[in-house]
Amino acid sequence: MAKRQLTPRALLRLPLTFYDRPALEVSRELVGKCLVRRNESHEWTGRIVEVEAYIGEDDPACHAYHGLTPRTRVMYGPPGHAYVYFTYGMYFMLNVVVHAEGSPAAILIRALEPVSGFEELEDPRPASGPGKLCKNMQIDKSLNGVSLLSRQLWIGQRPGMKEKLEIRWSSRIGIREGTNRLWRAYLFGNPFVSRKSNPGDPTSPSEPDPASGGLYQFRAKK
DNA sequence: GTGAAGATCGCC
DNA sequence: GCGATCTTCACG
Repeated sequence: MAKRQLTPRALLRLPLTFYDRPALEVSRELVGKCLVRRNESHEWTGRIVEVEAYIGEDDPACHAYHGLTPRTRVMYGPPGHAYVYFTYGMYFMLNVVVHAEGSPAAILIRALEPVSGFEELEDPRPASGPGKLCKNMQIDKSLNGVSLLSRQLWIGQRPGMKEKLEIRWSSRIGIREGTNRLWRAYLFGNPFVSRKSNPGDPTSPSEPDPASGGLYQFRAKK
């Protein structure tokens, strides 16, 4: 008998309650879960190995830093939905909206370890990088605001999986402000993580940076 | 209406 | 290290 494969069929979809929690808590637990994207003709599955949290109106790197705008409307909405935006004139970015409605917070999916659906691509790391994975999984703005309990885009886990993962935290990549907050979580040593931590980062900690704003709550506005 | 920046990526 | 490429938003 062929060895058992990790197919979407073997995954249980994460419930809404998974997303309805503080962002760093969800970030930590998203690592290791599987993202599934399905359209009319294809299905892709990848294991999440790298994410970044963008939290609240006092996080200078978060799009909600300037408050509610047409673009950030989804971030202010209920958890468990996709926030997809366009940047640099050519790339889409996929985020997961988390925490309570009215508390803008999103988690950027930065890298996946391919599980299935990427076989025809030549790129050995077709989902390492937030822009790249959206391009290769045909994720664009038409998915902005869709529920992550839908069948075209969802996140699941294998039942009974309780493996211990070595997750480390670093500052977020590609931002100019808010670099003091260690809100990037990644699977240590995994070759599909998009890139090494920034030089000059604090030594990779095993916990998110408590001094940067509190582990599980929003920082008070000043 | 206009200008500047941007949660990137691949090539020089 | 740099340019591509165009949406979004702040500002006037």
